[in-house]
Amino acid sequence: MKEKNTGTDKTYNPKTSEEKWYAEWVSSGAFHADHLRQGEAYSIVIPPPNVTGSLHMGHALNVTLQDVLIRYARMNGRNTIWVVGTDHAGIATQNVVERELKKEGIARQQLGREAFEERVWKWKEQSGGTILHQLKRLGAACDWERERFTMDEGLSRAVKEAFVRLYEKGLIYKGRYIINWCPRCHTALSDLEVSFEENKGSLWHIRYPEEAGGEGIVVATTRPETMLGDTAVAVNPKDERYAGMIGKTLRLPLMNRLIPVVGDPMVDREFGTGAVKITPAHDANDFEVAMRHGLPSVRVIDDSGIMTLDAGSWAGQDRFACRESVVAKLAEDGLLVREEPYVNNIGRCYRCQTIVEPAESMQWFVKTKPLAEPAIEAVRSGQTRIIPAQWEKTYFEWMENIRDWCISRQIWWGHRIPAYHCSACDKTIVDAEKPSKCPYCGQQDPKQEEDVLDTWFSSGLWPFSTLGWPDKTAELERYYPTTVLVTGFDILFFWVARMMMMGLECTGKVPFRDVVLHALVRDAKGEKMSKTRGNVIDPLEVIDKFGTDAFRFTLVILAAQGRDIRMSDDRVEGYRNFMNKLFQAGRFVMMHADETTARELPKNLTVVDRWIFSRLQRVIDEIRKGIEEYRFNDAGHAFYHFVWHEFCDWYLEMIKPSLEPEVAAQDRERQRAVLLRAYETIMALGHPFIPFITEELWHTLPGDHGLLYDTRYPSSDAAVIDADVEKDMEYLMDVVRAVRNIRSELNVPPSRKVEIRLKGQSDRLSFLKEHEEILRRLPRAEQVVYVNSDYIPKGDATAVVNGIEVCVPLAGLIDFDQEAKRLRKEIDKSNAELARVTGQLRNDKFIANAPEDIVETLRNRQAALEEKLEKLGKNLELVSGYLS
RNA sequence: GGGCGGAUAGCUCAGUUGGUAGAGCAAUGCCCUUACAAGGCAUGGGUCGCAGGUUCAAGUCCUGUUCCGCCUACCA
Repeated sequence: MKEKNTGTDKTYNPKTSEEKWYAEWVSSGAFHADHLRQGEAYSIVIPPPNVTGSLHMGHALNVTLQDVLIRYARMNGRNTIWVVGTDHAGIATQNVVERELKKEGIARQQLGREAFEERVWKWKEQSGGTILHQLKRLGAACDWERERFTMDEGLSRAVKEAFVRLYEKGLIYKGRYIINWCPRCHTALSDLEVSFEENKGSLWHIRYPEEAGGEGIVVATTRPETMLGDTAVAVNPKDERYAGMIGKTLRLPLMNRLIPVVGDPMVDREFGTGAVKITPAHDANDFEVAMRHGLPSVRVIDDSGIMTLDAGSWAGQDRFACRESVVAKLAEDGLLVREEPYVNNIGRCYRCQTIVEPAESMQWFVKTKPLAEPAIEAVRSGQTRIIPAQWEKTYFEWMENIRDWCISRQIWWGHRIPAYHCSACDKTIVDAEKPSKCPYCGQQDPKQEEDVLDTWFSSGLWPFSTLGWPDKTAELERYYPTTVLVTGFDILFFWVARMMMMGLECTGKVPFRDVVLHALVRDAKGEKMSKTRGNVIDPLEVIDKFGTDAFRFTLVILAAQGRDIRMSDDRVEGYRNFMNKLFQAGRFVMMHADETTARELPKNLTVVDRWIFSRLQRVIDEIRKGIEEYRFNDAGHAFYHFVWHEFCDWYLEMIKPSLEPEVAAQDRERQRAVLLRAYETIMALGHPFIPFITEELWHTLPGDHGLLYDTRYPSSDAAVIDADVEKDMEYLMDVVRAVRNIRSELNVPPSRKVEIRLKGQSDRLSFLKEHEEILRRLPRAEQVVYVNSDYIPKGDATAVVNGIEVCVPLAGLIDFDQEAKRLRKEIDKSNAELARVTGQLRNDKFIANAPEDIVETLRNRQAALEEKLEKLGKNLELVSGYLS
């Protein structure tokens, strides 16, 4: 069924295996969740990308991390489900389609609501959801048979149900308040949907004369145009400057209206002039003041940002033109006291960047306080963990100061609010099903609310609506609460917080056990990627260039908790090289292992084998721990280092002698089996990170393999860990390194074989003797000889490892000057360390307070250094003899 | 205004109970040694932002401080 790699390719080619294996995974049904399958449930719902979206770096990181978790869980025998789908993204999508229409010269109003909605659906069918196909390029093990859309039938039902339930509990209400209005999108926005930025504007001081003819009061404002709608001036009742003014009447300039001075503690005496103009219809604070004092409200800016008829002669002007004009007129009238530069924050619509206008308006709200309480408690009690934990504080902060959530939007694309108005009795009927007549007065055909719900209302239900809620489905029973939610910290409030509230309210359970928040992916310079900056790196291009696995591994390695990621081609290239390394190691394995190679691990392992397996156990633990604690970079690094710098650099080199034809067949076969087994384990270990190449190589290996996706993840066996063997091997490697160092530093040509003379106590030499072949092969030595204690390494280059002297005779070749330099460097290094160690050991307080094992280690270190220095010193003397 | 994060090798960053500072890339030297030049071997490089404190011992804990970045907020 599968094409086997013939071993002729010199490098790994990702393209062919990626397509092949994704198709294979899907068609085998491996990604499809079955609630009847055994194993503890492990569930993830994907943060649904917007239907309008296309894959960007943020998705790539997000999806990769989830895929690592899902594959890992699956390989550990869990019953996994990864729910996938898209979000209808109300305003964003509507804007996209409106822009399209505009190209045809049509405004949505001309089209009418129904036709427009149809148009959006058509657009969604055609170009929406391409992002989901792009996820496949990443290898995402999503359950495509359960793909959902926030506006599909089931989820729409969930939305209506949730709305009705909340309404009936009094948690949803309708009322006139100040909301954020986008004059471009023509809709209300929630507080979160407004992003603030610093703006260098002015603070204008304007005199409001007293009606009676006095000086009046000077107010300060950043938005003079709103004065046309002023209905009062407020001062702090404790402010002595205005002690006599409260209750007096002022004449509102330009409008010639009479307005009162009121006293309100909200006013900060320190700011500006200590007097605030009150515009109840266009400022949230002023609105509250007006409520407290029973002041009227005058809307002077309309839904499009144009001055209303109530703005007098400014009616019809744009709000910003009006500002200039008002200021000019005030100056002309001598009422502009002064204008000072002032930096304040202005809010912009997060979808279209238009400056938002606070406006009094009739809207629907969710009463959030009662919902926030359990959501806070759930995190406080640990039912849901937020990782990294530092985000919990931010979460609490926001939840504790939460304000009611404006959920109605005056757009057409979205879930229409399931509320109906009876024109006869003026009552509101909230019902999931459209009532045929008013239940209060019997009037026929009540009219449905025009507004739709905030997109985040439906996404707030995502973890359970996708599993069938409000029905009690088997999936909901099996997979909810979900195990982990992986998302960017930027939507902690927008989405995570809302899911917590809605989940607890609707299901009585938290929506997820763990919330893993990852950071942003930036460009190589650390700048946020954006179309306007032109620094966007397209994940698909990276994949085309380097392969999915290299790309995924880069993301994993860079995904240190909570830290932003800087992405660049150079990075990916480095890990592409790692993929090739894995591939090359595979070729090596395939050169030696074949169908006849034993499937089981042989019993009588060599020390070298025991070493690599001992190390392997530790690495398995490290990787497992890393993934389980969401420390993906730790896991990735552990894998990388082990594969490249232990398995490839040392192990493969060390076993080469035992794979050669002259080795006894039995031993050779044994070695092949061990090699194959170790490599198989590596493939399995790497699979969650780099699924394609591992699956490919897995099937290239001799023997019948099922999908690696469905194979058990390696577990460590403590009994296989052998600290003594690890220590011995470290020693052996140190000797090899010492000889290599001599060769390199003294410029011994690689072609030239050397002799190694070892001098030292026999018990320290015995291990080296047992592995003489390695000692010969790796540093390219002709022979190893063991010399007596009276041997004088005249004309040798020397090093000291573990108390034995490693001598390399270089008759005629040695540069004594160079060798003396080399020895001195080593002596200096050891001396420096010895000084540190001795200093510490001379400290009585250290001896008295430090734990015994620490002191012991240091003493051993001291002894070893002294021994080493003594020998190095003698050898240096010897070399110096030749110099003088 | 409040909160959070960062400051460690030339660059980008790890460093989880305090116990001799690590990686990748870059750099330097030598090598086409039959798995791999997308490679191998070896080497150089850091007073861990600054100032105090706790401790036998601090990159790691505490206090203060400077410079960046982000989030949040009803000073008009």
